[in-house]
Amino acid sequence: MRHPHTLGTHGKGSPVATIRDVAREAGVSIATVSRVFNDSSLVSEATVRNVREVASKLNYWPNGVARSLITSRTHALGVLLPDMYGEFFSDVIRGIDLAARQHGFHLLVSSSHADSEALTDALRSMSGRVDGMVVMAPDVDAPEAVRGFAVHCPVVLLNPGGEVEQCDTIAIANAEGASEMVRHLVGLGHQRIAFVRGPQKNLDSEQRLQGYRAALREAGLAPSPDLELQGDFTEPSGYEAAIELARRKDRPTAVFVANDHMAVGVLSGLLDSGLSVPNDMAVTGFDDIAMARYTSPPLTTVRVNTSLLGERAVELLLRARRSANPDVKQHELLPTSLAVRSSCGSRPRRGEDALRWRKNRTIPASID
Amino acid sequence: MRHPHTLGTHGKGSPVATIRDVAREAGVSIATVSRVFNDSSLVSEATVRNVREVASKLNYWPNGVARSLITSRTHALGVLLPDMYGEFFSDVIRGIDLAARQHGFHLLVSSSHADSEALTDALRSMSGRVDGMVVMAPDVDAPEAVRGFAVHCPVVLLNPGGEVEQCDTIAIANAEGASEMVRHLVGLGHQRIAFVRGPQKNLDSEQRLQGYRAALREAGLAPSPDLELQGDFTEPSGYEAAIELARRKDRPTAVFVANDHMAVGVLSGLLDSGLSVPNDMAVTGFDDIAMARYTSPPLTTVRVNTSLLGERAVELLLRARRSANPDVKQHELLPTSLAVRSSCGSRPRRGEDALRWRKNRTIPASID
DNA sequence: TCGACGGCTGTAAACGGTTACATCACGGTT
DNA sequence: AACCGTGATGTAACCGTTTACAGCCGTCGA
Repeated sequence: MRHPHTLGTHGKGSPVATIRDVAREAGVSIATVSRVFNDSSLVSEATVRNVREVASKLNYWPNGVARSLITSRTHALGVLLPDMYGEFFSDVIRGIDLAARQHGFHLLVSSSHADSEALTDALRSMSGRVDGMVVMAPDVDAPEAVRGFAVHCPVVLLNPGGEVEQCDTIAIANAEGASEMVRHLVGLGHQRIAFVRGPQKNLDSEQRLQGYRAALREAGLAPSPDLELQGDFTEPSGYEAAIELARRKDRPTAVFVANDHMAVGVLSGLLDSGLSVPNDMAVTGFDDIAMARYTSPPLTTVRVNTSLLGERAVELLLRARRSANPDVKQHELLPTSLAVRSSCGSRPRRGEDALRWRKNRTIPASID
Repeated sequence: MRHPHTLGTHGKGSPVATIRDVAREAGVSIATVSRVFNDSSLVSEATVRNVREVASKLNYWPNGVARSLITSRTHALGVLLPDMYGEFFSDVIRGIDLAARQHGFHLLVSSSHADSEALTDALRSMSGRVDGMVVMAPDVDAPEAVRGFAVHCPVVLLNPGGEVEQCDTIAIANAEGASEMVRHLVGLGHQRIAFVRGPQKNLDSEQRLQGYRAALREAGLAPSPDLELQGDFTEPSGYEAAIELARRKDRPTAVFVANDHMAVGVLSGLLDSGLSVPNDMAVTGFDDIAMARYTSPPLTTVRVNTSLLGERAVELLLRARRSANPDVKQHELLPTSLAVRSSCGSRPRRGEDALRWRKNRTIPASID
């Protein structure tokens, strides 16, 4: 169970001062020192000064682990992600970090949980080290792994992909966003709209596909397997899909790609096939990663406020304990919106995106 | 010192089973249970089975905090970053995460340390919770804050910006990389090369500036304040600098921008000023963020293997304890290389970048 | 028959804090 | 003078583990 590579004890250098050292040096009991460091009002002014002075001389600071053991508070939130690649996950983390910091919490991060077993391991190894956990595992059966864990420790599941009773959840409005995008394309006159899927078992991808199909049907267009290409959320897989599409005789006039990374690959693939976007084919993506504004042409996509996803997760976690009845679980849906740029052939909306900071400027401002 | 918003104890739901519960239920002592969970060879086959069974029935897993307290090992590494924005930092984290996971470590992350005091606070609050720390604080006097801390706990400082004795360090070859880029521009025939700086106190920016000046002098060109524009590493500040440059009568023929984010802004600014890149002005950046390949024209830049920076940091941390003499501190320099694309006017090198995966494919592709 | 030994298991002392409760000094009531 | 409340401090139990050490029991060699 133990891992072979471990660090030695702290004791290698000069040993860390403990509460006892401070107490001895200051001529008080350890309870008094503890009280000083907990801002207890019970300590006299003079004693506080004395203890603080001795403590800073000895370079003392209360040991967090010992504190946690007795208080059963860690001031840390666990974050379990499938991996660390791509802007999407770093945006989620940024949101989580932002909210956590506001409440004085650290983040205990662990990524790359390929299967359900790895996830369980990670959950267990964080056991007792955190006050709550944010779990995102779009590829595996997360609810299963989380079950039996959420009783001890508040958990919020990101994108659970179904009904979950055991814990709070936040889902991205994948189907709704995808439908909206398809309606937009239909509105522009497209009748043959292809879709490039993500990995087989990925829930986001699946939901986006469902939304795509639903909107087609709504518009009186029949979904067809011919129009649904397999991808895996990576840029190269988008490139391949584009090559495949370009070579068809009954080419679709638009392609909706299940995420922006693949959409970037699709743009390259169409370019290399000698097709022009959006004239020969409209291309749209999903996620609105930062890069989407810089492709040529700029990518029309479904905007997801990714960092908000992280923020909400933390809020839910913290609210879980404050609430009167922690047994009623919250289930949120994170709405999406359309980021219309030129890759779909429609005129970008005014004041869109990065262009915003180029207008109305007098002073240097920060990017939002 | 305590933060007002805290989570409740774990005990809200069903209380977590402890080692004592398992011991009682299994009819053995807590020592035996402990031995089972530490894979001790001293326990009989039958007892192991029994204990494991009872444990899984009770949903028991050893409490990490209690373990840490007695073993003084946390299996966690602290990560202190200035903030979470941008690809640069998320790449660093990815590298750290990668290496940490390989060695069975978690990451305790905390970001946004504006000043030296905030940094000290963060260091302290991680005190005892981690086996080592990676600290990156390009804007503040990190060595100062870290001093007196590195004695207890191994610390590696990223980009210290000077000689540091107290702890291991890894620096990016900022000056060298900047010089190389300037030499490249000079080699293309440029004589008037402007520079857009980062924030005043930022060490990376300062070192890149020094490298720029040194290379100019080497080439027999005099550095001039007129050619050095102030930016703050954000895209808008690059945009402004570009507007400023475009409007000059004795316009430089090339501009070297202290980071890629600003360079993206510079490209927009020049475009909006009616100048064409690289014909009217060559533009180059620093960092080689993912987006650099997708700007138009694709950005020539100094490539930094950012995630390697994080990986090396972890290696150093772990090696510190294995080494015979932990008192000798390591100081590494992370080399850079040129990523030549078209924004500088020279022909991109063969097999460059993303294009790589388009080659050696069965599918018709290549553009060059 | 006895002692030594080896394989398992239990007892209890840490680890570094927090906190309920006991204690104590002191000034003000009665 | 006895009593009491109050504010400052000390004592000790406790949090959930690990691990040194002691103990027990059966086996084996002398």
